[in-house]
Amino acid sequence: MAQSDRHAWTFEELQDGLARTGLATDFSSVFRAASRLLTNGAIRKISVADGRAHFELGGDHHDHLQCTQCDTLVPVPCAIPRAAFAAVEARTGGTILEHHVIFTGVCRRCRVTRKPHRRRR
Amino acid sequence: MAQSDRHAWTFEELQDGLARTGLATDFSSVFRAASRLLTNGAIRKISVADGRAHFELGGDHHDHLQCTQCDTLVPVPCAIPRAAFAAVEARTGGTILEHHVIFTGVCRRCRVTRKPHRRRR
DNA sequence: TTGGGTGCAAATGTTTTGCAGCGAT
DNA sequence: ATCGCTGCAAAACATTTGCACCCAA
Repeated sequence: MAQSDRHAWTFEELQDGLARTGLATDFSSVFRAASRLLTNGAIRKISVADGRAHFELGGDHHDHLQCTQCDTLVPVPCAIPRAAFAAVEARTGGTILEHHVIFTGVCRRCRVTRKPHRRRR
Repeated sequence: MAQSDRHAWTFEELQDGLARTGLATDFSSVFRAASRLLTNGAIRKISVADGRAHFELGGDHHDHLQCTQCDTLVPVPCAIPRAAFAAVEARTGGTILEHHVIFTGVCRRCRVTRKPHRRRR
């Protein structure tokens, strides 16, 4: 559970991660690199209401469980059935392009250990 | 579609709204009032990845469609079936306490008019 | 007079941008 | 020379907090 422990990163975490790899980079460089990756779709921004941006690698869609104990974002398979999209569009008259679900709760690790293993802010 | 047009507000929008009502209030007062309401559950914070906090009145749970044209948050009925929660918990070993879905797309109004009617940032 | 809410200003925290420099094509 | 990326510093935002006041109980 070394580096692959993490599934999503904030700018700061990206920078820290690079630093630990021996790659000291300025925050702005991380920011700009991420912006580029974001533009070309290599990474995605995740909606979390904690005041900072979170990113994950692109690829297949999935949702997230945000642990209230350790703030980790655990990937979970998409929980919305196909039919629901059409239903929502029909109800609202709008068009859905993307979606994302955030489950808030306690991750397996914290539920088992009863102890937070990471904290910020 | 006057004031009830809006379903969710940022701090700034709350302040502006009050101001238009003739109630000029300092930003910090809005912030503190909202914090109190947030604590006692009268209002809820919505997860949107646009860098600011969005709030809505408490009450029954529902999800949101965020319009890419006008940034409006349109309320939509919850799209996740009951069974899905248990499935996610079983898969992850975690516990789900809450959840929220953000659909990104075009709201009815923008789809029809083909014109954004509000913008920020 | 005490407690709760207010405005004003300043501190924090996070994201963005300006600018000069450096290395590769 | 030019283009793209870098570090450093400062700007731009958004959120929070400190503090002195003021009003109502």
